[in-house]
Order: sequence, then structure tokens, then C-alpha cells
Amino acid sequence: MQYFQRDNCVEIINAGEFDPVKTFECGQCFRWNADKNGVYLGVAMKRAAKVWKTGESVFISGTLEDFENIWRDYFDLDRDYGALRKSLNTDEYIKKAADYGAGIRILRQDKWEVLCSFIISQCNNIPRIKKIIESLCERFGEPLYFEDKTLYAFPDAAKIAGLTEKELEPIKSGYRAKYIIEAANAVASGAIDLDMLASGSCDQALRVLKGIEGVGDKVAGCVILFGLNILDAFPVDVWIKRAITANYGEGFNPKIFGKAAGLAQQYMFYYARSNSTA
DNA sequence: GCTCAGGCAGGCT
DNA sequence: AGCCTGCCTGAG
Repeated sequence: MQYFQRDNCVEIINAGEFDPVKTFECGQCFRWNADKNGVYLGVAMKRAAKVWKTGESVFISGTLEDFENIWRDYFDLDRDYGALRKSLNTDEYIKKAADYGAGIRILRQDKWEVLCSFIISQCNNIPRIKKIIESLCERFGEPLYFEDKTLYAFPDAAKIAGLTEKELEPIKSGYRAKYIIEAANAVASGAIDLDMLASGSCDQALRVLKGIEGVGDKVAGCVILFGLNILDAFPVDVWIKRAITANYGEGFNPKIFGKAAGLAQQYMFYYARSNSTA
């Protein structure tokens, strides 16, 4: 990967395996939104940034220092996605899905943010998930001043821990409020150490995360894949369920995808969604 | 009004 | 193990 400072941003050249649109729209994150020119504005890791692609270059606003300290890791730029993608060649369907999703990267997001966001996602639609998360950030997150706007960082678990359901009511998360608070309490108190889970196994993390009320297989799987960056996690939601039924049937086991199972899941999700909503 | 949306838990068979 | 149902809320 080659990159250099250019005006007020960093340019990554020959970014064939980095497609910002696919990366932001494949269901792993909720706080990156495109303007009418296709430039994404988002908040992550307590920073705001703009990200866009022109030709074969990806541009990320900010300094070289921020790029090297934050965004290089956040966009998982040191992993060889080309090799992982090409390893998904065990059947025609996954080959097609992987080809279609080329450029998707699995973000290394803040672990608590992923846990909280996917608790909110349950039985909810994407616009409303985003709305609830933005509302949570506006009310409890630290303000960030970016260009002419005021944006808000995702609030730390410690900030949410100890809130009452009543205090969380304005964000309209409904019955999920008590799950959010319980998860915040567990993380803030250290009862659950997300950083430690990230260095353990998928099964271990699954067991611990499911100990939180309101966290089942799907939410835990998303936290493991998108937050802990354990790529053999394979969260199954309704889209993936449909894709499995249509292409594999009974007895499907994500282990056929080996170490790239989580990435396979993202390709399947993106492929399934794009081909039914487009 | 009604149903549904990117789940979960608890109780049932 | 698998099947059912209620759950906050807002959009269609």
C-alpha cells in the first residue's frame, strides 16, 4: 500500500481492494453517510473524517499522523484482502459473491460501539437504527467540530453505565434500552473485557457476549466479526439465512470457508442485498 | 387500524 | 433441538 499527504488529506494509491462505498454499505457500520457527490462523512474512534474514491485512489481527510494512528488500523489496511477473497473459491456462488463484493474491508471499529449498535439493530430497520444511534451520540457523546458542522463521538460505555431506562427514553430505543444499559454496565465495570476477548477464540467470545441480556447469536457474531476482528465469526441474519437456503440448503457449515468465513459472510450479505433492493 | 423490520428470551412441545 | 409469542417504536 502506498499513500502520501496531499492537501488536507491522505491519498492511498492503487486501492483496488478498498472500495469505500461497499465497505460502508455492507452492513457493518451505521455512522458513515454519503453526500450527493458520493463523499462519505463519518465519525469513528472519536474523530470525524471524509472518505471518497476517485479512480484508483482513496482519499481520507486529515493529517498523515491521524492516518497512521487511526485510519490505517480502522480500515484494516495492512491485511491482504485480495488473497483472502481469492481463497473463497470452493463453489460458484461464493466465487460470484466474492467477486461482486471485491473491495469490501472489515472495519476495526470500537468494540463497545459495535456491541451497543448491534443491540440496537435487533428487530429494527436501518434508517431507524441510524437515527437511534445518532440520537444516543448527540445526547451523550462528546462534540466534535468538523468543518462547519458539530458532530458527536460515540459515548463511552462509562457514560451510559448507570443510566436509568427513563434517562435513555429520549433516544427511543424501546425495549432495547435495558439491554444497552446492562451491556454498558458490564463493559464499564470491567466484568466484560472486550479487548481481552479479541485476543481469544470465537467460541469463548460468543459465550461471554451471550451472557449479556439481549445479546444472542446474531448480535454476538456481529460484535466478534466487526468489533473483535475475529474473522472466522459468521453471524447469520435473515439475509444470510435466505442466501444459505437458496445456495447451500441443509447442513451448511461456514467452516467450508476456513479463516475467511467472516469475509465470506460480508460478501454474501452485500450480494444478497444489492440484488434484491437495487 | 394493521403489519413488518438486519433478534432475543422464555416457555412450550 | 425446534416452534411460538411478546416486545418498543415508527414507517408504509
